[in-house]
Amino acid sequence: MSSLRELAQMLGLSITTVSRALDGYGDVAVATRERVLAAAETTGYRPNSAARRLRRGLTEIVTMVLPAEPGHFNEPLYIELLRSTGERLAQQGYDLTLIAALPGPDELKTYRRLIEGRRTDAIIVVRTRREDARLRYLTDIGFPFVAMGRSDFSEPYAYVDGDGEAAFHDAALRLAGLGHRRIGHLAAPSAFTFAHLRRSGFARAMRDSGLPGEIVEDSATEAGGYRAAGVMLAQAEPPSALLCATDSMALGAMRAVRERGLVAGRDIAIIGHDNIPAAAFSDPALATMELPIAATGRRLAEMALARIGGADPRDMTEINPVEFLPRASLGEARG
Amino acid sequence: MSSLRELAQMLGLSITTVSRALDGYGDVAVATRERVLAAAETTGYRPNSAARRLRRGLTEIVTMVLPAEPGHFNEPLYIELLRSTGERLAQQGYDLTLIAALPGPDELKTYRRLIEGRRTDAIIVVRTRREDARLRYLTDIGFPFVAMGRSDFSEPYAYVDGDGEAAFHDAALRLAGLGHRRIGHLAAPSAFTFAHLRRSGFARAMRDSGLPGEIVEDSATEAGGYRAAGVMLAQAEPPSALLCATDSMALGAMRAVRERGLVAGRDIAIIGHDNIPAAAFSDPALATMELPIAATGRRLAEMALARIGGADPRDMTEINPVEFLPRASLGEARG
DNA sequence: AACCTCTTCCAAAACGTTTCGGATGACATT
DNA sequence: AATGTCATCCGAAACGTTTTGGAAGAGGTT
Repeated sequence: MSSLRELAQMLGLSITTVSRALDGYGDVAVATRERVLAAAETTGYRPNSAARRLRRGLTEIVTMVLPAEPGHFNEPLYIELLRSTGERLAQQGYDLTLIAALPGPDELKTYRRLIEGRRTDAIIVVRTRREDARLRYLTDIGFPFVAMGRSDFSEPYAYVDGDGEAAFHDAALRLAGLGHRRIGHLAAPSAFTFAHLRRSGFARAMRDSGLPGEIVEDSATEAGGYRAAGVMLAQAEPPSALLCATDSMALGAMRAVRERGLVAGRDIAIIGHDNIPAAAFSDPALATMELPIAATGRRLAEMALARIGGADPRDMTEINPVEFLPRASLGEARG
Repeated sequence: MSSLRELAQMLGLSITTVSRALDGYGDVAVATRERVLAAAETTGYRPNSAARRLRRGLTEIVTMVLPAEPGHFNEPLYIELLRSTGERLAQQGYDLTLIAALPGPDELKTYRRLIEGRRTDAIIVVRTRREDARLRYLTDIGFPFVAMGRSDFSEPYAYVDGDGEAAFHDAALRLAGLGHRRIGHLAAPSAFTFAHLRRSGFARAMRDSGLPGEIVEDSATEAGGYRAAGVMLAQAEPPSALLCATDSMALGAMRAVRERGLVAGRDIAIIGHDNIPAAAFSDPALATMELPIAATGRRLAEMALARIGGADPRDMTEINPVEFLPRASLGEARG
């Protein structure tokens, strides 16, 4: 039933033996182990997690801390990430808890409460920033953590990231190859590493191809993309291609383009990043890039478990390639 | 420091007194309480959650079980729901854990593991279905739960829902009022209660206004909306208005409309539901409906806590009004 | 002085698990 | 017959908290 004691009593064995039988120690006779396992099965015995956590000093919980900014939060990406991470953790008997923490002066308080209250064994940090006090803090106190995304942080830490630099470099060169001579980049706030990397890749491609390359930065939302594209298109010689940091920005940019009577994919090329569901159904369909989000979630889970086990974060860095998805908004090669 | 024992030793008090001082019992002298609180503050004492959970028999965890179907999962709604629910629970010292469970024969296994392992104090069930074995199971074993969305379930249970029936009734009447005589409804799978209610509201409006009203059902995704709209528009006399169960479907429908050379908002009116971020930036902007998702999350949290406290679910039912957001895709009144 | 009331404190048990350090026999070895 | 080895098993401690059921003393009342 509910406790090891009851199970032991029922079997005429000691608590110790039952416990060790269930945990598969070599310490117990095969016949006994089977008897115990059978009894556990029929009575539906489940170890009390609070008790085992107390005794083992582990919570069997990994926590993902999500940035709570309303605008930046509602990206479909995260839900898929949560799903894949949670599933992988569950395979190991771990639970995934979720907390929201607003970036700002009180951000670390949330982490402290979590850690000092021993409410979690490891933390998954998402939406990393170039200067990220969270990585500093977690490293200093030696608490196991894994980051989704990189940071300008000198000490070794575990992370999984997409190769946004290469992806945006390649995408920009692709646009140049199609004949575009004025290419604009709608950048996300460069405090975020992902935004910085994508911008760097774009800038490198512009240097490589000897094109000017303009950049306008705004928030990584539809509204931000709309504003940034507005600025971009108000110029005397507006760009003929817009490389956008995210699909959300690209969808916003599309509206700005339409309002000026231009047709995306014909008058102006547009590329996004993330492959959100709406991207395939915009008008025209949005060319975009996709990173393997489910695999990323699984790797984050595995790394978190490894860090809990004491593994060295030095060996736990992974940068995944990003897949380019050409769609109508990319347009054709131009004369 | 880390334990009550150390704190007590340091203060020359018993563990009991320190514990009771921290919990605010009237049992301890004011001076002592303040001394204890001060010491707890400076040493940064945090109670060990596993120990308190074991002793109190509560996990201080609420679990949200998300449907893991890839297509249905990535709705931005859920992330906002998670955020608001989690924040409200955190105010009460509760954590929110998340697990994914595929609907199907093994779905209840996930619930059983959760409950029998005492890994959670309450469950939040989302995306309810008309016939929902989960509600039956949870009610039968008397486990505290709260549903987001209703179900055809005879016994009392706690839920928060939007009034999709009224919303779709009103939206359909609004279309009729604009002069539309052939109105189509792109329905989501009617096994889901939300889909059934929206469809019922639509059907009632058709009866009220004496219009035929056609319905095509498909999955609640962009692809589903695209297919359903294709069927709808292939008819001899296609509808002049499409009321879609979700924004995702509506965005898919828009593509089908475009491909037939029609212009949404001029040749055909389109309405969605959810107000996903992309809806305001589609071409034309998508008229939609919005339910107060953050408030819903908070209420779910509060109800879950109340259920844990033993409150009767009978009094815990809440149906919120849905706000209509007219946008360009609604079009003008027609001669 | 005896009794009662109140305030303030505390010892010890309990929650259910894991694990340390043996105990008990059976059997083989010397 | 003493010793050693091996396979099984178990008692008891420990994890850190909450809570029960008082104890000790101060002060008031009769």
